[in-house]
Amino acid sequence: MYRTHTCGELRASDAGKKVMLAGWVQKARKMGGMVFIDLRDRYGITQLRVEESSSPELAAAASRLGREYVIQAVGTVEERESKNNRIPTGEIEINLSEINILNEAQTPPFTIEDESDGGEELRARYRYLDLRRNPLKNALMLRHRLAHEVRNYLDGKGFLEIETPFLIKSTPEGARDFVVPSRMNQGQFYALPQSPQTFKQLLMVAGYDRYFQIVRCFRDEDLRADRQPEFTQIDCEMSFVEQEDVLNLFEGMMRHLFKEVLDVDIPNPMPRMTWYDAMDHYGSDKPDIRFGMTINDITREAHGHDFAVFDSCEYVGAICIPGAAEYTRKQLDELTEWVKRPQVGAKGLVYIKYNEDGTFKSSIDKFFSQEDLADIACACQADPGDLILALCGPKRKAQTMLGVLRIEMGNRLGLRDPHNFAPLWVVDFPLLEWDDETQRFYAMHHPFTAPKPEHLEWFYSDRKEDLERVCANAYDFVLNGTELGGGSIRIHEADVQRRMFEVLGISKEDAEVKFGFIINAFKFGAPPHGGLAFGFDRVCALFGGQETIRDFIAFPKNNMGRDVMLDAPSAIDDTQMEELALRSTVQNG
RNA sequence: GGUGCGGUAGUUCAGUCUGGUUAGAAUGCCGGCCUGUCACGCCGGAGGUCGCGAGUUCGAGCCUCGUCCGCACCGCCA
Repeated sequence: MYRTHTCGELRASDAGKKVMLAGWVQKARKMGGMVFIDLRDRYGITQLRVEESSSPELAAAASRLGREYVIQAVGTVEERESKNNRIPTGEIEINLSEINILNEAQTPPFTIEDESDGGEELRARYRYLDLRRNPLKNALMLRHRLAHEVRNYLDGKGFLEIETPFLIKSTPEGARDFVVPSRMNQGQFYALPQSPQTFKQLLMVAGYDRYFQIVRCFRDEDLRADRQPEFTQIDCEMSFVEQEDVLNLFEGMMRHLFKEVLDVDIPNPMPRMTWYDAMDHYGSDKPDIRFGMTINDITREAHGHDFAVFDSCEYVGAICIPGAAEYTRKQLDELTEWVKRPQVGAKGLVYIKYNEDGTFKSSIDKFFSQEDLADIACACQADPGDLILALCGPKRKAQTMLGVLRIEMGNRLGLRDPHNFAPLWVVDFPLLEWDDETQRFYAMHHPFTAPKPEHLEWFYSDRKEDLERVCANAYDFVLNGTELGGGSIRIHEADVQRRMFEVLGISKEDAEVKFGFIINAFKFGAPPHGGLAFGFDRVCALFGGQETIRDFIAFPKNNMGRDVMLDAPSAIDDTQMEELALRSTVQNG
């Protein structure tokens, strides 16, 4: 037996007990005739004490211990002379009678502490050491807890967790596939799933009317702080449901997670917003509704004042920054430069200060009278003391830029508290998205998303304007400006699916090759169905108050998609290449 | 594919704009002292291919070009 207790559980009431602990040496403090050792395991830290006067050999052994040595400690629990109220075990210590070194350790390349001195790359290379630190341990514990509560909730609602394959067929639409060469079928490749989308729909055909899976998905695209090439989805699908049923059930799941894991109550019912409202008022399809400063359409007020910049634009929009009328010229210039950065892409920024005395001062005073400016202020519901920031352009582009500016101002004004949670559903997405470059429509969600029944007439129309205004029974779950999940009601009728492929410019033959298996399956009695998927890593990160998902994944990839601990990906040897019928392309140049 | 920032003791960084004797700090590490520490304290010590390669120069951590690596972002992510 290695231990009778963990390093996190002993209290004053345990005083007098003879105990055995095992763990890692966090730190040894040598005080001459006395040595204190902080012993750490997953559960906490317990202080060990050795006195030279009572046991010289033990004190000598203790002073030889290095950081991160793995030891077994035997001794008696005693109440401390001077307590430490910063740790739960701070009222006791172990008076040692025996130390056994189970394993020595090299000095770690960075400190194993909450605020480590190690840089990101170094910690990634020694991920197993980084994972000893509390912030990472807590992140993984939070992840476990969330996964557990997801299963609890969905099991309670009659869902079955069913696994789907990882070695599947490559489908060209959407993200790039990771591909796996087949040895037994030379020259052919599996693809790793971007999501189990088609399989869960096949499960619906098979009659498993409530399915879920916490499942790894793979996309061969560039990484971001919130994007990894392999990531985890909470993937769900239901039969005999309408959008309302799906929204209610998963709203319930999120409410359950917030309550059980964070003890946070979220609004019931959760707010909903159409995609069009989100774009018009927040300039984003994932609005952060923790704060106001919404976008106002001031095109009518702005046009017709001989200000060519505004007059030449389809749309003029503005956001109102409460109490910011005192911004200096320097601050406004800096903001203007900020929106002109390529990442935002605005050509310029117009400001209107609504002074406390009711007068206006703006960068467009030459063209707009005080009354004209008052009209704009009115359209923005501005109060004296506010600052109005306006820009113009093509409608959606200008709105998007204002949305980016809004988020930036929210950050600067400290309105985006990560521990304040404002979830909402964004609904009524357009079904299709026109791409100017390729001159064709793309499915905004995926080609199995159903048009709203009341829009079927437009869906079968040949006019571009009609097709553009077809809405889908599609929905996103948005939290604090992050898309955490999304889904839709699917097409289950053959002719609607046929029309979808037609609209997307996918020929009957192509559809047969790419999606034949699902089209066939749907001929054998597909129930009406729909579902959604949550980005589990992002759920974890947001619940943990972080923006980057990396710390919520035990072994993540770096910016280049590399595992710097394993040094993967890497070359494979010639034998493997031959078996897989993969010839090196670098022979003889 | 693109943009920005960064790479200097084990580690985190300063030094680079304005080239000039022996490249500093903190922390960690090693040794010594210390019986109530818990960010212990005090004294001493070791520790450097300034990412790599070329160039400019009497002289390069510092300037130029190239290259590799890291992070953030844009494109991309149905």
